[in-house]
Amino acid sequence: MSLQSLLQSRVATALIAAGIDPALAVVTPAADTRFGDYQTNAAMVAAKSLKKNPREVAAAIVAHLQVGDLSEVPQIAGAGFINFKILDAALSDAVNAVRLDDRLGVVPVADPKTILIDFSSPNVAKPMHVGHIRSTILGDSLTGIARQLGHHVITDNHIGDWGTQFGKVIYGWKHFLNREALEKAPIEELVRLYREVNALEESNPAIKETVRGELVKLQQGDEENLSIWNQAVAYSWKEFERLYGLLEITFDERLGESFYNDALGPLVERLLTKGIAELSEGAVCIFFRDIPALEDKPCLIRKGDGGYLYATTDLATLEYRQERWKPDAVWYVTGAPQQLHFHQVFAAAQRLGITSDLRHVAFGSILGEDRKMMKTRSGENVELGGLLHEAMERALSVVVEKNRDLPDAERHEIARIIGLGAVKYADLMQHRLTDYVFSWEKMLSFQGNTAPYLQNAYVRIRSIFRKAAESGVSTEENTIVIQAPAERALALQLLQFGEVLTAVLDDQRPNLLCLYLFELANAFHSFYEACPILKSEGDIRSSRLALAEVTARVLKTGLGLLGISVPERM
RNA sequence: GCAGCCGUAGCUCAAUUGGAUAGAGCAUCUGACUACGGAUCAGAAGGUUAGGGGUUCGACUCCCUUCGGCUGCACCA
Repeated sequence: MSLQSLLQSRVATALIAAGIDPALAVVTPAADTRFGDYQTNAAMVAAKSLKKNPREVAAAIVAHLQVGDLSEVPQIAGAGFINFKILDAALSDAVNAVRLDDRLGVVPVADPKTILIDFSSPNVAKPMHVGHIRSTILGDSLTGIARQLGHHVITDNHIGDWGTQFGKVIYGWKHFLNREALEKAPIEELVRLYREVNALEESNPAIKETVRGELVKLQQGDEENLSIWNQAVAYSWKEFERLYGLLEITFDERLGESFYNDALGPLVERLLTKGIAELSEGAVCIFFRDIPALEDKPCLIRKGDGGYLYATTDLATLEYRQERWKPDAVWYVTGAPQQLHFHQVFAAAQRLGITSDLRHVAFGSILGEDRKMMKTRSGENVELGGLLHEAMERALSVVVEKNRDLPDAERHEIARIIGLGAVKYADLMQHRLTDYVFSWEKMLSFQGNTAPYLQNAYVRIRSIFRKAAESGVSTEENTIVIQAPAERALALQLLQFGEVLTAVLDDQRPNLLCLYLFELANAFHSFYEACPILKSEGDIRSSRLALAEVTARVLKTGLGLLGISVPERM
C-alpha cells in the first residue's frame, strides 16, 4: 500500500470516528510544499453538507487521527486544510518499498475491467497521415497504462477497408496497374491509380458509370473484384505494419469495416422491428426526440438507395464486440469532430440494451506553424512515414553534433529512439483535447518538457553507474535513507508514480504522466546538483546511488508506458 | 439556426473530488563553471484566467449571459 493510500485509510478511520462519511477521505500531495507533503480537504468538504465551521470539523478529524508513525502532528491551516509532514523514517521506508517492488509501487486495481480500445484505424489504399498519429499514439499509451494497472485490454484496429474509393481503385487496377511499383511502394501505387481514375472521370464523365459499376460488382461479391480488393487490403496492411513495427505498436484484433458487412442488413431490420429506427424520406433513421441535444439530429443508418453508413457499421461492430469480448468499457480514440457521431451511436447503443461504458476519447488537431490544420505546401496531408523518418534524421544530426565519439550503428539506433520518442512525447504531453502546433524545434530540444530531456535524465543516471562500476563502487543492496531536502523532494515524487497512472486512466489523459515524468526529471536534477553522489561516501553514497537507480527505473518504465524507449548513452 | 470543443504570462502549454499566493517550458535578465554528462542548477521578471453576472467560506474549474476562434449537423467515413 502506498504512503498516500495509507494516509487515506487513516483519515477514513478518523472520519468515521468523527461521524463523517469516510468516502470523503481523499489525500493528495500538498499543493504547496511549504505547508507539508500531503493534505486532505475532507474537513472543508464535510463542513459544507454539515453546515458547520470547516476549522472546527478539521479539529474534530485531527483529534481522531492516528498517524504518529507516518507524519508529524497534522496541522490545520487556512479554511480547514489538514496538512501532513511525512517523517524522514517513514519516507525512507516508503521509497525503499518502491525500490524493492518490481512494479515500482503501482498497485493493480481491485476490480480489473475488460477494456476494448479502438484506435489508429487507417484507410486502405491511402497513406497513413498525421491525422492518424494522435489516435495511434494515444491509444497505444492508454493500452500500456491500463495493462500496467491490471486491466484486461483488447486493442482493435478498425481499419477502413470498405469505402466507395474502391470503385476507382478497382477500375484503375484493371487498366493502369504497375506491378513493380505496387511491390515497391504499394500505397503510393494505389493512390496513383485512384488519382488517375479521378482525373479520367473529370475529362470523360461517361466513365463514371463504369467506375460505379465496379464498386457495385464488388459489393455483390464479384470474384475478380473481390480478389483485387483482397490484394489491395493485403498490400496496404503490409505497409501499415512497417509503420507499426517502427513505432513498436501491435494490435490484438484487426477487424476492418468489411468484416461487419453481412451484419448490417439484419441489424437495420432488427432496429426497425424493435421500433428503435423508422423510415423517413426513404432512409432509415434513429430519432432521439427525448434527448434535447439530438432532437433535430437523427442518426441515419440506411440510405434511400439501400446503402449503409458509418453509424450502421459502428453499431454492428459494437454488437459484435459485446458478443465476442463482453467488455466493461469500449474506448474510441478518434478526433473531436466526431463527437456528434458518437453521441448518436452511444444513444442508439443504449436503446439496443448495451450497457458497457462507452467513451469517445476525443482529441484535437495537429496544426502547422500557420495555426491551421497541418498540411504540406501543396495542401495535402502529411504522410506519417515521411514524418517519422524526418524525425529520425533530425535526431541523428543532433546526436552527431552533441556526441562525436559514438560508433555509427549506435548513433542510428539512438537517433531512432530520440526521433520517435520526440514525436510521441510532443503529442502525448499535450492535453488531448487542445489543438497543438507541430514544431520540430521544440520537440527535439534537449531543454524543457521534451522526450530528449527525459531520455537525457535517464542517460545521466546510467552514466553515474558506469562511472561507479569503473571505480569499483558497489551498487548492490543499497538502502535509501532520506535526509537532505532535495532527497525528500525526489523521494516524494517517486512515490507518486502509481497514483499518477490511476489519474491518467480516469480521464484517458497521458499528458498527466508526461507532466509527472518531467517533474521527476526536474526533481532528480535538483537532487543531482545539491547532493553529490559519487563524491560522497559510505551509507550516504549508497543511499544516493539507490535513489538514482529507482529514479532511472521509474523514468524508463514511465516512458515505456508512453511507448517511448530510452538509450543507455546519447 | 442547433450542438460540441476551446479562449490562462510575449509564445507554447499546465493546474489532481471546487481549495491555500494560478504553475512550467521557450524567449528575456541575474547568478553558479577547469563540471558525478553545464544537454545542468539557483534566482528575477512576466497574469483583471476573453468580458459581465450568479452559486460558495472559497471559482480557471459549476450555472447564466455576451464576445471571439475551431468543428460538426440525412443519405461520405
